[in-house]
Amino acid sequence: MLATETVENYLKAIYLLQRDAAADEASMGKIAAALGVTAGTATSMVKKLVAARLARHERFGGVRLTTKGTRAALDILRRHRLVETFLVDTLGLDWSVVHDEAERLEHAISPMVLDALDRHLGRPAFDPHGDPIPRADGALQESEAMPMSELGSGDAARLVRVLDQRGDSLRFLRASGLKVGATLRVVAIEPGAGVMRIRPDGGSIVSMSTTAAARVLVRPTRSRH
Amino acid sequence: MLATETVENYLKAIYLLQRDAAADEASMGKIAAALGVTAGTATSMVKKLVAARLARHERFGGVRLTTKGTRAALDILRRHRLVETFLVDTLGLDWSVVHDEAERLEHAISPMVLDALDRHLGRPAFDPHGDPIPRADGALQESEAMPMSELGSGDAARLVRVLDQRGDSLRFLRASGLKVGATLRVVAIEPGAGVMRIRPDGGSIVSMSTTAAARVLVRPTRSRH
DNA sequence: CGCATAAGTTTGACGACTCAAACTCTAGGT
DNA sequence: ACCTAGAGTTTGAGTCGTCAAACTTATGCG
Ligand SMILES: [Mn+2]
Ligand SMILES: [Mn+2]
Ligand SMILES: [Mn+2]
Ligand SMILES: [Mn+2]
Repeated sequence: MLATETVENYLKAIYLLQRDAAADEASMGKIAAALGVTAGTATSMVKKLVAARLARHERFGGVRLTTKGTRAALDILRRHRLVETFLVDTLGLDWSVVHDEAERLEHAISPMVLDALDRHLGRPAFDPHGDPIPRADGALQESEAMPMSELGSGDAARLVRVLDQRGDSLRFLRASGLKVGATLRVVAIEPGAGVMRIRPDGGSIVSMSTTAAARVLVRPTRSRH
Repeated sequence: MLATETVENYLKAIYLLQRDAAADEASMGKIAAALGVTAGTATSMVKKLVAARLARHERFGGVRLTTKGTRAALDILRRHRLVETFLVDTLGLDWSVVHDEAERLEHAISPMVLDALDRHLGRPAFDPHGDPIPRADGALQESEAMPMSELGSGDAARLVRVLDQRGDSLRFLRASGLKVGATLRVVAIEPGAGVMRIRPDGGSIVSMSTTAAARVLVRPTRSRH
């Protein structure tokens, strides 16, 4: 609304980088990379965010959103994830393509349309990738979950979230029957090869590297084997 | 896609102005007014359209879309009207608010989302205002209809299209039970006062000026009175 | 006919966003 | 402690879309 589309993109990128960073701040280089822009462009844009009291930054230091900037970022994230949910649940698009679509649509959704969409979808708490959808008031409940790589052989679990959202990762998981909500069991672990063998309920066994498995979050289920 | 959001807006505006103009061309002043921009801005923008072979224009003359420009305009119109249909049919928004929402969303809809939307809506031929939705190939079938003002006293008809799409007109019509698809009967005509009295099926009698009625299109039904 | 007025055009400027390239700072390794 | 490679910043310039204001053209009224 008030912020330009570009500013919205910067806010969302900084929010996500900050969330994943150890020091709880986003580096200028990563901001630039996330937005596909040169470092100089990012620097001058951040200067604008600071002037608008959306972020804090000192020369050669990291970037951190203010409360106001965080609120704005959560609003954009809410739009993004609700749109993704709509594209998958209502229109039936594949979860590997919806991110790019939402990246554009998120900027064109008014509060009225957003609320109608939210109601239509049944006020979902999670998007198709298992990412939590910020509520209208900015509340964000992360789901309790552990990396699939930490499961032991024979453990059963439910897939709750996918962190690696590159298209080919998502297509591999879908093709394997590994979607959010699916239950699965660890068939075997080969620590030497760095590979786990997983059997999704009702599917056939698939092999994944433990690094790939670490980016799939699960919740262990009552194991009755 | 290729055209910028601004260019898309110009193309759509010129298409609609051209369609409604006697000389089948859009004047620079009306283009500027339609886009809320100064005449100088419109002039320079049209120059760009001409350079892109999307329009033709000679100094101090009217503006006319080329075949290429018309095709592009119809594509945008298709996105606009499908989005409006979605907002009303799927999300339940009022027909008086969807135009402004669609005005922004139309630029963020990819071919893939557009087709999924079209399928989800059952490939509708008309939008909530009765305006025809251009097909993917650019075909556009106008519906056979006459102005309600030309009905005689006692005539029955079905409302098929609303030309005046200002918010208060649309809200008046909806509040009166006059929506697309509704059947109605002319109760009385007062030529002196310039007023018609209409009874929508299952509603109560409303008065409308004949000029307002002229902007409501109907198809007469088997009159069995 | 002639000209005042409306319509359209041109010009110069600006804000938003971007890049390339020159520059400056920081931090880690010797 | 120093130096340097990498990270960050600044500068100058360009594109896009816009406005205000000066200017030009067409035309219809007297
Ligand atoms: Mn975006
Ligand atoms: Mn997502
Ligand atoms: Mn538009
Ligand atoms: Mn419409």
